[in-house]
Amino acid sequence: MILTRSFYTRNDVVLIARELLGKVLVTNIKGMKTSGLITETEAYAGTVDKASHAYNDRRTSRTEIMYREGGTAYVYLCYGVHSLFNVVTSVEGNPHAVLIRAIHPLEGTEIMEKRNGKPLDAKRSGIGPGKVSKLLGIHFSHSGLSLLDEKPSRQETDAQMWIEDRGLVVKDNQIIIGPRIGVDYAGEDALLPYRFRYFPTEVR
DNA sequence: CGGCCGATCCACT
DNA sequence: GTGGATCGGCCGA
Repeated sequence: MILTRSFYTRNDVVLIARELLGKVLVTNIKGMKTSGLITETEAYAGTVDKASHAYNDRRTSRTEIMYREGGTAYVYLCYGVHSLFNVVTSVEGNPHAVLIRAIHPLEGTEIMEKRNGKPLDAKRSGIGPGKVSKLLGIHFSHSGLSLLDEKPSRQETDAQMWIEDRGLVVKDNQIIIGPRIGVDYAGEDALLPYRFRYFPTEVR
């Protein structure tokens, strides 16, 4: 089933990051459908989190997307090269987000292979937030799209994305928890255990 | 308007 | 292990 509003609007972004492990991120870009199993996430806890773009309630045209209601895609350009995909959580006005750092390719592998420019490696492909967007065809212009299946806008006729629960259960003892990557500038918040990953055993 | 820098990746040594 | 690519966002003047 497709995750609905109530999954995203909860106020515990760290819990949601953990629960997104084992869910399936699906994109349909200009009719090309691809998907991947979510295997790594990071939580960004809004205005009090020094690693977040919305730290100290910084509102700009870019971060404004994070203030939307949970269930919105927040995609931004990093290092001028990579589009990084995040899921906005919590209620409107509270800028929480979960960065999807890795997927395991599922459907549409031929399409993903073409986007990748080389054959997919079952062990490595899709690891790294830039890779996630590359394989799934996500671009920073997709920022602001809804992950809920309602009110398709004009832009959404070109690009749709959502997250599915296919019943896969990821147990706590399969999960590695640690500090987030690349946020050294965040002082003590760089040490928060907001990164979650696991290595899928059964994949189909 | 100029300048700095980033929630990264890859090629190369 | 390291440095270059590459460009939008953000800030200060």
